[in-house]
Amino acid sequence: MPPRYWLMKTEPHVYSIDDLARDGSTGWEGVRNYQARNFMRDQMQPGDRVLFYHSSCPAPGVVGVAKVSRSSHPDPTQFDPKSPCFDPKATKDQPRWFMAAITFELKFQTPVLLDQIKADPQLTAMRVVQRGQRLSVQPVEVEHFQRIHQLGRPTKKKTSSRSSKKK
DNA sequence: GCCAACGTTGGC
DNA sequence: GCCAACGTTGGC
Repeated sequence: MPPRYWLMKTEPHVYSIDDLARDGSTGWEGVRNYQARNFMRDQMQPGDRVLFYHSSCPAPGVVGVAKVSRSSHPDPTQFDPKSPCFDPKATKDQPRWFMAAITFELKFQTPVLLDQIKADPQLTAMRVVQRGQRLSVQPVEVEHFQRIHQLGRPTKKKTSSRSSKKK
């Protein structure tokens, strides 16, 4: 099965791309929306690529790329009465919520901001810029993934050792 | 902090 | 199964 592409939202004050870079990998726990859960549970596979998106912050946008490193398994926070994500209707036999895990791949040199995505003719069809949509885990078309990647990591100018790099 | 757009809940 | 009330998301 070819890799799929996703966008996953997070509030950077809760968990940012720098947190992921530090941790290496993390479980994507706490998703409590059925549509988002279904995407993770039914379609996400190890090796899929993820656009890591910062929301509810001064400059919302895609800040890096991650890779799915573990396919879906029950989210343990649903069983924990002390967790804000506790779900009294979930049981170990019949878990209701599932999570995948992701691994850090890269942080963009320049974040691809929401405004930039909205303004880019190649990206106007992306789900994340459709009005009213708020899914925290959503599929992304490969062309859109590649375009975002291109915008976030502009090809470095070849600089020879004789160039004007200053200390 | 506001509020539009959704999603969920629960009475009927 | 309808739908009003309520809760959440997330840009602004």
